[in-house]
Amino acid sequence: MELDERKMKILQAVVKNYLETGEPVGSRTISKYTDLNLSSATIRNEMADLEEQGYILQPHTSAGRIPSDKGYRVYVDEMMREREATLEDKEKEINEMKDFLVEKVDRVETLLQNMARVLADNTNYATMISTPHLHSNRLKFIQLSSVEGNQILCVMVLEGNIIKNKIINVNQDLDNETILKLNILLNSTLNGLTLEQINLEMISRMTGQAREQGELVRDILDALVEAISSEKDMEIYTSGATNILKYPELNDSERASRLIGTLEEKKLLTNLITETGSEDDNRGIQIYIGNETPVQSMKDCSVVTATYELDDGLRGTIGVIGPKRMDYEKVVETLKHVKEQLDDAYKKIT
Amino acid sequence: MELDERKMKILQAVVKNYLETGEPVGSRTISKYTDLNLSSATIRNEMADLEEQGYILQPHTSAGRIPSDKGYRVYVDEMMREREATLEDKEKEINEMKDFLVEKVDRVETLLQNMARVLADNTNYATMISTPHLHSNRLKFIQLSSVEGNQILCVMVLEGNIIKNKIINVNQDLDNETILKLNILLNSTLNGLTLEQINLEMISRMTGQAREQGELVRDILDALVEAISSEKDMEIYTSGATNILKYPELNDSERASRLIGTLEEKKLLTNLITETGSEDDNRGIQIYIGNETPVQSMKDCSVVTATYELDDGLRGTIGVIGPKRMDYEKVVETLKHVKEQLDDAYKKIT
DNA sequence: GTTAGCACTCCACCAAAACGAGTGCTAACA
DNA sequence: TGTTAGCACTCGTTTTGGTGGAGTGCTAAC
Repeated sequence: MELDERKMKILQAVVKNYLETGEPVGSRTISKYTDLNLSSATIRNEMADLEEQGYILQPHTSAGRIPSDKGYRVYVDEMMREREATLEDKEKEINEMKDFLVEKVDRVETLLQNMARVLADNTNYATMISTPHLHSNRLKFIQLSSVEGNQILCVMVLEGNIIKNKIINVNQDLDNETILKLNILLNSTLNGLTLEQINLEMISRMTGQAREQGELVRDILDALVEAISSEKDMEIYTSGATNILKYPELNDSERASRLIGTLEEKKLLTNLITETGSEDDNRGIQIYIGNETPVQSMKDCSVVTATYELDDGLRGTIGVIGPKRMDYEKVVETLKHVKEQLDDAYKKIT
Repeated sequence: MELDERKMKILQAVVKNYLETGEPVGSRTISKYTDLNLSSATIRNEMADLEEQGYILQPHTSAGRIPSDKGYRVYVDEMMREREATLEDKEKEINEMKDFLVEKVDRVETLLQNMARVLADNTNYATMISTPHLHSNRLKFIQLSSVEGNQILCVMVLEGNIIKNKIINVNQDLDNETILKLNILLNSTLNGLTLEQINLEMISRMTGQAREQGELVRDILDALVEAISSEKDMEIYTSGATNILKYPELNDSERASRLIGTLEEKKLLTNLITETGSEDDNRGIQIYIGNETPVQSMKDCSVVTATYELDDGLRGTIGVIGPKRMDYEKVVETLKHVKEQLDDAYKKIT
């Protein structure tokens, strides 16, 4: 079941060649392409073995071979650690982007949106990027203000200057003094807590403390919890969805439509995000090939995700979605850079 | 140059038939389709005239005719006032949506996003919807708070409970008293003004009033003006971009890619929005056919836009983007309903 | 174990042919 | 004078058949 060195070399050649050309690759091509000095006939025998073992497959008899999901997997896991050499080019390339990125940007959301676009332009694949997950993020500041009548505005500022608002309807008129008291209560109790610490027991404790305004406080906290609840705690930006159409193997309207649809819809992408970060071996970068992806409509694609981490512990997810024959090396390299640059850019805007 | 009644009937038949089938329509089809009781030969003669006058055209010799932009225009302007009959169906259809629309929605943004989706599902075209234009919207409430160190948070609430935030970096520490004073100054001066009234002279007047804090006030107002400046004063939501791929005449990857691209990019759509509302004849509904649209990538499409108006004078734009052979009647009908429903739904959530 | 040779398969490409929808024109008709 | 039947013609679409080539698997020889 294991692959000897020669088979590895051949498999690698198949994958590399296929990544470059997008055409099934034949034995003759390989026999020239490699430094193995083997005839095409020998290669053929080896390729027959590789096919039997499930690493490559034939679209039809008398065509060359293309990598199977399993073949890509081996390639990604064991064969692609070398490109680091040409890294300077990329560094330059991306540094140019940097300026554009930070220019005129004053909030994280915009930064992330721009980054998604840059990444899409750079890779020619579709990209997504989530705002940081907030549940482990601390509350920095909370304030109620009476807007008019029985509406009060609740503003929360979280670490990283992420701002959430909510208008709350209450059924009693509140004078300024009451609001002031409430503000002090809320700030003194909640500041510095992470959002996941603000839970039910917390609420009932505070409800007790507030006595007369108990019910009001409950209303407010309920609204607050809802505003920052996990469902809404992050947004997802996508870019370059139409890059999908550049790859013939994804370009039938059925497939493409579903794919672009999920990118537009965004909800389904959360699967990708929650899953990322579990296996943190390769510097937080994870590769899903074909059926490995948790998103149904991407079964014919590969997805590379990375966890970015901003200065103050904010974490989010970046993803690149492309055809299975995507340039994994480049994407991984680029994502590593993006991770750093997000942090840099973020420091500049805060 | 004008069209007699018979020519009108024939043109109408061509358009209708083409809308239904998407295939070029021939003389024989028309001779059966209409109540004119004319032979196909006669129809042919008339169609030759219509073609000469530019109302219809032939994709190639020996194919049937399809409407030209000019033909669609006549159809839209003069021939399609009747479908109102089947209106009850639509009413039902959309009422079902209503519940879904308002469910769990607590802010305008979400309402609009949902509406875009419902509209897209309903029509099978791509849709866009802008948040209300704010420049004629009044400021209800403004508040500064010190968040930490030299960062202050500025929160603005506008009519319709639209909330804008901005974190402003100042180069001096501010004590609570100063902030309180500033708040009073800002509120007393700016409340009730529309955003377009807050302009440069306003700023310099206030800068003068604030004396010691003059520079600070300038900083704040600059930031404020920037935050609500026309560029950023509205967002655009799109939905159903992939519906484009359902129509063969738009489905070559070149065209489709540019179209979906502009929907994703959104910036270019502002053209459509600013233009809408100028000609307010047909209850604020405007139809752009082919080359009439102000957006380059939609030259092969038709676009129908409508101005919606919420209870308290907030106005925004809804748009439907589809092939030139879109079902104009249905779209116009639906948009009219949507306008009403947006207002209804909006009342419920405020 | 490797290689050359060969028969075989199957897709991609091309040209020719058949088809059919629809036209324009002409001549006859009311 | 307007309408209609008839017919030759056009042109895109589909079908058919043929050819070339890329690549394979297998066998026999090295």
